[in-house]
Amino acid sequence: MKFSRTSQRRVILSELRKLKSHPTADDLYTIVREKLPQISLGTVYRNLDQMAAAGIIQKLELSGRQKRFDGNVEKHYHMRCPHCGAVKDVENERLADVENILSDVLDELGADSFWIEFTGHCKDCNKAEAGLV
Amino acid sequence: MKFSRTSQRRVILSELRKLKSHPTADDLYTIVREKLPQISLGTVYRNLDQMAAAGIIQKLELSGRQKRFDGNVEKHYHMRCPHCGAVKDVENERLADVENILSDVLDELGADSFWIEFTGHCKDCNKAEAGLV
DNA sequence: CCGTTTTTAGTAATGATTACTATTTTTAAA
DNA sequence: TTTAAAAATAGTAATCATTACTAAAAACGG
Ligand SMILES: [Mn+2]
Ligand SMILES: [Mn+2]
Ligand SMILES: [Zn+2]
Ligand SMILES: [Zn+2]
Repeated sequence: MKFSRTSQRRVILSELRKLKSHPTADDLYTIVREKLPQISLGTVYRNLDQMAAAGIIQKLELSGRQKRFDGNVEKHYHMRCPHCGAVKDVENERLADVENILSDVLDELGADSFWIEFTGHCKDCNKAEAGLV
Repeated sequence: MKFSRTSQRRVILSELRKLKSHPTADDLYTIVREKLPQISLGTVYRNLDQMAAAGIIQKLELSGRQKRFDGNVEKHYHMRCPHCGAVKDVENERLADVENILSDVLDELGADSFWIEFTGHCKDCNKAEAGLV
């Protein structure tokens, strides 16, 4: 019930916070093993889930097969590339208006929360499709 | 490449169209087996995927473990109950405004599409939590 | 009909995640 | 510091949803 301070949890969190790539659990497993070669995949999953439940990190349940994790717990949005699967942060002033409207919609519906996600080709995949790479 | 007319496909589609519950593939498998006891789960998955690819039905890649299917191909939104997992259609006039803004946001981001989903307790689970059931 | 294409049932395989368990580590109190 | 309880771990097994494979059957188009 209470968090212990373990090297596993510390390294998982610090590696996640270094990344802007929204890694999956096994992406992190690969990265963390360079510091802690003995760590098990189950430990990575367990710690990520615990930290997400505690609000220390975010678990992104985007469409697609694997869940992704985000060290940035502020409310923000993501775009997934349908070609390579990359997930990028999205910024746009108008999203504040969307949030305001949806906040009213939540009240009217008696709903608790909303989720928005975008799909679109990332820079690299755009270049590739244009034959530039 | 071309669709053959099979009883399996016909029954899957007609049963899906009767439902407003956004069933999973195995929900439909259970239902369809009453008409076609020999059908296999793989056939249900394959036909649902094919029909979704052809735009005859919708595949909902909501967060959560299983994919769900919708006989209604019009653009509309859904709310998932975090307690029982039920998925219901959502209607609200203000969503048109959200769509308009997001359509501009798509252009500005160079994105292709957006997805919105809501979370909120359904009627039954609200009653249950209020101790009325 | 008849050769070709598509689909099927049944089963095996896959991939992501979760569960189990004996052992180790951490914690907090004595 | 010692120590008993609580939490976490590595390693492994199990689960769940989905996809892949395959030989046989059905649908198609002429
Ligand atoms: Mn992010
Ligand atoms: Mn619907
Ligand atoms: Zn890409
Ligand atoms: Zn409910």
